[in-house]
Amino acid sequence: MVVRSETVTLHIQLCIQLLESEKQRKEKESEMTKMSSMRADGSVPKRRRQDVQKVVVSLKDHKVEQGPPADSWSWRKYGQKPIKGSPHPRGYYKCSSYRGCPARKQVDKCRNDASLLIITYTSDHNHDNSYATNSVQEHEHHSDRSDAGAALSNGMSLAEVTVSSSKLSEEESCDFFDELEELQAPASASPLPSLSFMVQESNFSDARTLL
DNA sequence: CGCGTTTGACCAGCGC
DNA sequence: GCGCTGGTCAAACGCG
Repeated sequence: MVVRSETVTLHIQLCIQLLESEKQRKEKESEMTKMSSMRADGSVPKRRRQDVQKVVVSLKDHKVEQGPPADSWSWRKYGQKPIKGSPHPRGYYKCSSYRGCPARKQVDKCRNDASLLIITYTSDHNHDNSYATNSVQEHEHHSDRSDAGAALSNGMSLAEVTVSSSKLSEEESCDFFDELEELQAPASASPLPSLSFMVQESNFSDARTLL
């Protein structure tokens, strides 16, 4: 399966726009619910796990020994945990490009396929790319609308883009790529390493699939 | 000295 | 209510 890169970029921009409009809608909704969920002492309870906005990027054929793939931000590792059911520990990273930036990412390896990296971005950067220290940003102009977009513009080759609905677990997304691999087996003959790219909004209320 | 990683402890959400 | 699990904190340490 061969996908022209400009076509994919277009689709990704569309995906990002969809995610953003959905996010704005969700923010309005959450503002309403926040009012009712306020604690007696005035403090705001921690966000429920299911409500956290997530963008999942899966990297196929990434060389593990290179470490986590670089994107246009600089990240500082703040934790690592073994995850039940997975032979590989999950790494936790914070954005260190800008102090106080809430952006985080989690890096796991697919339990079935160690060459498949699953990167989960949570929260948005509250600063632009000019704060990033990574050298990549010197010759790349990012739209910086999302981490997924940043990762994409980082010279990665693309095979597939999917915007999925609601709660697809990482395990399931891994299975998704297993299926995808079967479907696009001839593409593996391509000289470029194939990158499977998935954008997932964790709490979409309606199912929506592109491409 | 500043920045990054490692690692054990702690906390809170979630399922039973 | 309790235990399990995931996510975060912070101290210790290494490196340039």
